[in-house]
Amino acid sequence: MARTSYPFAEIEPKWRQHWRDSGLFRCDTHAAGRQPYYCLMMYPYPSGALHMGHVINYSIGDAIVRYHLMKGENVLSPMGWDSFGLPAENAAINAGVDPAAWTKQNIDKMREQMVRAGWGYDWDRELATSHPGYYQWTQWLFLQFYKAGLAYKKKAPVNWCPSCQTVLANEQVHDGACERCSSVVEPRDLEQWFFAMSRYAQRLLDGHAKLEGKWPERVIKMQQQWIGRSEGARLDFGIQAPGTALDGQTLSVFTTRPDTTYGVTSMALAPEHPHVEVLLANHPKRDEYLQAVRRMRNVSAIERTSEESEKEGIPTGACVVNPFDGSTAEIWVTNYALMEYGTGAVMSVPAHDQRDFMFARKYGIPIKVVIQPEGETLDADAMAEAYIEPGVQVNSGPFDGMPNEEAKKAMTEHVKAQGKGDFTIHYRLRDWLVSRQRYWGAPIPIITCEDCGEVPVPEADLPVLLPDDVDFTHGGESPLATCDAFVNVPCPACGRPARRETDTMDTFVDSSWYFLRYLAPRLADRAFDPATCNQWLPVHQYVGGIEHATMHLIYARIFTQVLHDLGHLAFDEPFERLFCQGMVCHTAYRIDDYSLASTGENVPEDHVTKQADGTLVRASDGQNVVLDRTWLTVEQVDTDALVRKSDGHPVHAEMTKMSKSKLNGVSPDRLFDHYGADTVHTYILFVGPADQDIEYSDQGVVGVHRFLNRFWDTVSGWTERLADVGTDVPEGDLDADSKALRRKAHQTLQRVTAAFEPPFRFNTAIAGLMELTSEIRDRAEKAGCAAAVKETLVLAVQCLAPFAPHVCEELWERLGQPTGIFRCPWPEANAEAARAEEIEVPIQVNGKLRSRVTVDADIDDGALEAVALADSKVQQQLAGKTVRKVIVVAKQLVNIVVS
RNA sequence: GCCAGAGUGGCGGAAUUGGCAGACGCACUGGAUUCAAAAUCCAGCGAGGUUCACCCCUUGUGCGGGUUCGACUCCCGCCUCUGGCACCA
Repeated sequence: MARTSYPFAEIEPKWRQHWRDSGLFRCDTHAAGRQPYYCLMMYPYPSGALHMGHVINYSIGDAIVRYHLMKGENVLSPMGWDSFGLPAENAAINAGVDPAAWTKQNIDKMREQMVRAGWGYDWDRELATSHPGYYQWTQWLFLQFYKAGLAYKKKAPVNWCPSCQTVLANEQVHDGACERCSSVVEPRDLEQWFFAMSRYAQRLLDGHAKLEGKWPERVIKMQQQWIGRSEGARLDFGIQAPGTALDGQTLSVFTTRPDTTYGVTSMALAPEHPHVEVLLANHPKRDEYLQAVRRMRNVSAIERTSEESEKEGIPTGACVVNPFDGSTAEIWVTNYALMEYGTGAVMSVPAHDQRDFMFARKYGIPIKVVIQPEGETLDADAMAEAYIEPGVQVNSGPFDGMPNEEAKKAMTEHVKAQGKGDFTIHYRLRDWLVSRQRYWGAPIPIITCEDCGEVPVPEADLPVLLPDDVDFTHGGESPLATCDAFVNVPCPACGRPARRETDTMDTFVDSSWYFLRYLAPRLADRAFDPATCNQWLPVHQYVGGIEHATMHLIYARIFTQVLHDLGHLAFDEPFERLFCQGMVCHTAYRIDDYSLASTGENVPEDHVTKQADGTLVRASDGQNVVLDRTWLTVEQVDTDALVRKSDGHPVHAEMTKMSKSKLNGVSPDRLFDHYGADTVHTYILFVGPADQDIEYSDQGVVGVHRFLNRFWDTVSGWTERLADVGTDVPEGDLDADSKALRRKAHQTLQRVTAAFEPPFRFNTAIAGLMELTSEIRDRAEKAGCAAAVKETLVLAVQCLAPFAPHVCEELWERLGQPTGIFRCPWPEANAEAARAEEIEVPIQVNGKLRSRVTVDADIDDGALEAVALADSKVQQQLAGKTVRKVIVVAKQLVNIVVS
């Protein structure tokens, strides 16, 4: 660290105070004349401590905000808190503190950190989603969805921990076990609320057209994949199940390969499929099979996230009838068919689908070839794998000889004409499960009455307040269910005793509309003001982490589209431009301890092997081994020897995203204390392109700090001497140094201005400012024109201001400039001053650099060629050779081809 | 497995998208300043060679091919890493 720093500890608080007092970031959304610019940064979860990820996110946003202020726009830069969620509840359970108090304390702590970091926000607009004044409107929005038929209730499985007697979030389940007590998690069906978001699948895909070029391409790609549109056909198979209610009924399947239908030799049902129990009802092995099905359901729910598991099936004895040729195929219950995709039934074509092929080989199901590569004959018995390439139809009745791509269409038309199927499109996107069996969230505003059924809470009765006297430590399906005063209410319709919904909403609901609330955060009678929203939205620039590419950014888009369709908003995409900063990675240290599952005996790491199914065993005897992983802080580790300091235990190092659980987070506090906010902002933007992941290191931070010191010294060295000098450079000839200074200053201005257009290459803009500073130190003393020096200094300070606002504001004042740097207009580059007079052009002979010539910047190609050929070093190279061709790239390069 | 993105000095990264590879910064080395150190300033810094003083030459952007007067950049085939998705019918 530099010992003699510029006095950041004095000037930073001074200017923060000044900005606050003068309302620099206070936005009057109704102010006329200035162009609105809404810059939104993803609001944080109030964990109580800033980390480097926040620092990147908010430093990018801050630079953009300040730049647009300087462009004279009416800038809205709000900040708030995503303050509902699990950690508050965990703190309550573990430490016995009130979630509301815990949250408020964290918010206060983080707000103070953010203010000290120097980021500019309109704090008058601060909001917190856990505040009743906010969640009242989250509830109101739920009711709008409900009234529009977009919110509905159905049974869905949750992760149930039998030992904690509570519902777990997915993130609380590790390898199928409860993170707290390690008992095996069971699926349990509960009635839960859903938003019918799959109806918006196509709208979401179509909306991408508007975002093209303005959102990162990878985010659009990820969303497309998430929505997962696939085109295919619905086929209706008849059911042959004598003695059951299903006999003679139809079973619909979705397939992308209708061309293979003649090759169907079995049918796979998801274990959750409602037909399963009916079909097995009369089976001789009924009990045994149903038990196996139940096991599948359990296993599949748990293993859904795990690697490949073995494909298993149970034959039901019942059959389906092929809609084309009337042939029959047995119905199996399989662990690989998913109830939530398609219809929960998959037609199995082993000859042309690899998964079906493996399943058929395992259970001896026939394989029937219906597509062949042209000029070849496939033998079903000899096949080693499924044939999935295009080909020609065989064994397909009237469709024989047709190319299979054509047959897809023709065969679907055939079943359509017979009323046994149709063209369909399926989406992977599922409806959004919004119920959470949690306390710390917005209560779902529905009351259930025995007589009236589901009754929405009247809007006048909102908010449904969270009770503050809930004991949620003893588990149960929903903490609110234990609070009688909350649950028991009169029915709003008939007045008789009824029960409140006790689930709360997913916190993604809160964040799906917060950008609307910022426009009028204290509005008491409405969620948002449509007129102001229509004027200010879509958000001009949204800045946030790539990790929200699918969930949050899809939910916010759906909310906007729904509110548009319901007539509340004129626009249907919330974020015009999106910028995603990369993730911040850092070395994490861990210790892996292995022990025998049976006895707990310790097993050395190199005696453990991983089996194909992912389970760990001791290599010598195949006994199951469990892994106990402990994360360590850097302080606990000897990072050179990679051992734990306390006992020499070997340690693994890995580079991963900073996170609380891996203890590899770096707090920015120390950096702010040592170097000041300006250094931290500038450094984090200087290390690399902002959209790339970075491996965090503060190795280079001293370099940026040195630069700001040098900048400070350089500019302050001139302030007195130039006190009475203006920036108007007189017409006519300037001396070389003055000219060179101006040139560099205007070139840098062009470079910095360009950096504020996507994709925001701030790192090179800052490098340019470093170059400009060196130029000033080299030439300013020698320059003959004081106005040129002053102009250069003024431009340099303005260009650096979005990155290092406090220093620049101070230097701006010392240079005698008016009113505050962020209220003065962003300068316009003078193209004439930026123009180079002479340029250096490289000369190649046969593509190899042989010489360089310095020529007039306006030189034409012919003259440049002549100069190049006349050059003495070139002449040496040309001796005894014939010039075949001369390539001149205007003002850039000459290449002489010889032989 | 599929889909993205990336691979450039000891390190983070530049290169107007086909035209001087290594801007800017870190680290390192030498020098100035100092009683000495820190800080600061100046200079050097991909590798190899040479008559190491000036020049100059060869080579070099993950690997192997190709297109081109010219390739970090475009095409074909591989390798590695990061991220996303994954019994998706």
